[in-house]
Amino acid sequence: MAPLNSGKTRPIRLADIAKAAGVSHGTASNVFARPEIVREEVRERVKAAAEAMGYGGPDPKGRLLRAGKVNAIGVATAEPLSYFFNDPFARVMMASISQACDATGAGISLVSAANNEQLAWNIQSALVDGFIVFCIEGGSRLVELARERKLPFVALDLDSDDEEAVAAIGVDNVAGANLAARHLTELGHRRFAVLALPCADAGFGPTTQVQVEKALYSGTRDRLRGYFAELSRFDIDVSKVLIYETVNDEESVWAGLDHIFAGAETPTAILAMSDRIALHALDWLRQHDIAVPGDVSIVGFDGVPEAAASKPPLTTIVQPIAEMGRLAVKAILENDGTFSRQSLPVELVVRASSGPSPA
Amino acid sequence: MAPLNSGKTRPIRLADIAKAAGVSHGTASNVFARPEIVREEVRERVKAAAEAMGYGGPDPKGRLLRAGKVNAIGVATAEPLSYFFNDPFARVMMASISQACDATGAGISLVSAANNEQLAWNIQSALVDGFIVFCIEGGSRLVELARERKLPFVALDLDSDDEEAVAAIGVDNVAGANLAARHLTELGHRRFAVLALPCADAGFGPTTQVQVEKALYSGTRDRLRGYFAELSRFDIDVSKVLIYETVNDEESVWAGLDHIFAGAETPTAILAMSDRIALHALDWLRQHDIAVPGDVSIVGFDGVPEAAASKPPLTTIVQPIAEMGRLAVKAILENDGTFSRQSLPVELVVRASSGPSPA
DNA sequence: AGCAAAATTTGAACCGATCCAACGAAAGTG
DNA sequence: CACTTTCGTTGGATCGGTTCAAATTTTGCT
Repeated sequence: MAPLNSGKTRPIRLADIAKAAGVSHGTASNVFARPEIVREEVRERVKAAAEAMGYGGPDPKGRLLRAGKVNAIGVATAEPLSYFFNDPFARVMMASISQACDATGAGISLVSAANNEQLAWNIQSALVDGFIVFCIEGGSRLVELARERKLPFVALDLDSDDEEAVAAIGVDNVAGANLAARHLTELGHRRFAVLALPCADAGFGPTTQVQVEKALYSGTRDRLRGYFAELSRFDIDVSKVLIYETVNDEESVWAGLDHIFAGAETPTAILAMSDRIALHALDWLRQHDIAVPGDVSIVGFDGVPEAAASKPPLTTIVQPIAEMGRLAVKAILENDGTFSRQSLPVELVVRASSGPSPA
Repeated sequence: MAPLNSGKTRPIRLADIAKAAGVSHGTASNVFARPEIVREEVRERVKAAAEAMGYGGPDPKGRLLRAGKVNAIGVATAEPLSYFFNDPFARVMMASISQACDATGAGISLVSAANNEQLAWNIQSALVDGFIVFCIEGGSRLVELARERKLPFVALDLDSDDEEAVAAIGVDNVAGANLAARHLTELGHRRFAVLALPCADAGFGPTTQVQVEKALYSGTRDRLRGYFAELSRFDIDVSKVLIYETVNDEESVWAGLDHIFAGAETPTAILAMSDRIALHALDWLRQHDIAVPGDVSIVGFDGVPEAAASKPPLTTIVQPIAEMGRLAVKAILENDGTFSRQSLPVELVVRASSGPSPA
């Protein structure tokens, strides 16, 4: 047998083996789809012919057209495909999505693309029954494309401004951010810095409240609003709070901390918009011999498993990630047109990365 | 607009809008596929009709049949789907596979199923251009099914006994195991225990060399052969080496160590058949105040990123996981029928989990 | 205007199956 | 033996597009 099986020509269709076996294509089809209704003698003859001709069974491509359902759901993101396997948040979410899919026998198609043109094509040509869209970044474009397919789809992550009634599952980012800020203020902290998620496609660097308000990504905007609303309630002058926009990776977080701790009046509390940011920050702080929570407290956002295992364990706002995944799959599969948007509660989990303000 | 878009009827076909726009379906098709060859006036008319009727663009299900290529590769495993996102080895492999797919614009379909029947159907009906099969467990059945599809496919993981010429990419497990065992013997160790990967579907528990020789999974068998061949060269009585079969999870590894350290003559060196096993073992040893490498040395297998970050960092046999993924994708996409099996080199990376024998 | 070349559009064929109404043959019934 | 069932098989219609040779319309040029 040839390696990787005979490479090129494979024009063996069901019709071919039907002819070879001397039966109609209808019967040949039945041999594979409902073997019990065809007489044994015929069945064996057809199977033998199939075997002899190297027929690999009915081609799903053909079946699909008639069946209508692909029996797979697409998960789309504007990040590269490897995002699904590398990002902690995505991984937890995907694990939960895949469990829900497994339970119903549905498959998963990963859809993504680096550039926009590719993305459009990939979404337009994805063989799926519906989409779950990771809106973490580049949300609007992605949602737009998914919507155009007129297939059931759910956006993961709520956009508080978006009243276009796209189906979505998310958490109340503002409330979560409130919790984080309140926790730190109640511990006596008064000097804050924010390590923000991306606001635009522009890269990383210091930014301002005004800039963030224009952010493309609602999560970033809402979390900042939540932080600031709460800080203001405690009479903290938010205009003095440094905001550094990261791209959720080590390099940009470290650059952010370099920037933040270069100033004269350094913060005692850091609000990180993601656990990933917070964890990178923990590394930086350790390397710079800044004690956590002795000198600086830090609160993350997301509640990924790594946050519980860090040194020190991270205080964070935990999202019900698994629940979100489950609901998203349910929404796609049981799409009865009634589903719209659902906001899940977040929770403050206090661990060892936050403590009383040193002063 | 209805939530989740109008739920049920969607009988709008390209032909419908062609009729509505008063053009032939050939032209209508061109409007979407090659807009530049149709006159602007007509193009706009058709687009307008499509918009008005809520047409979501040409259905890929239809296109697929004619195009022949799905432009996606399937990754199959006998584990649940969540394996792809939870297992460290799988994650690194998948990250590399997805990078290779991204580069060529191919999508990824995750194929799996808990039970065998489901699995067969899922593989038979997967819409993919080829399969990459994770043979970690249940290999033969999976390979069989994939082969039956007569699509290009590559098995990840070499089976040294398997002469059926299935295309495969793997590492020399025997050589890797040799390296691990030699490293420890050269450090003076003489009392060994082996924490094995699964041999059968039977669960976990103590086992014997004879049992492992019959193992369903070639990796397990080959690694044990490698360990024992090398230990024998150093005149170590392998019949005294305890072998405990795990299922690669915390529970079974801990049970294994309970068992191993319950005996009178405890080992000074542990050969773990995977990093995952080794990492769980590290946890157990720490909890039992057994110093690594002071009291016991341990060597893993795989070379996952977590192994470099553990406490202490793990000495292990690193596989070129990323390279394997890249090659697998290449083999599927550029399937010219020439590819067969490829064995990649492994490497011993010495970190802090192995040291001189205490005695 | 007259005619060839270029640009568009058409419609039939095809991709690979499944489904189903109709039909023929074998079995059961009075 | 005529007549109804039951069982298995047949072949045409269909799923939703793409493709391409041929037909038709436009354009270019004298």
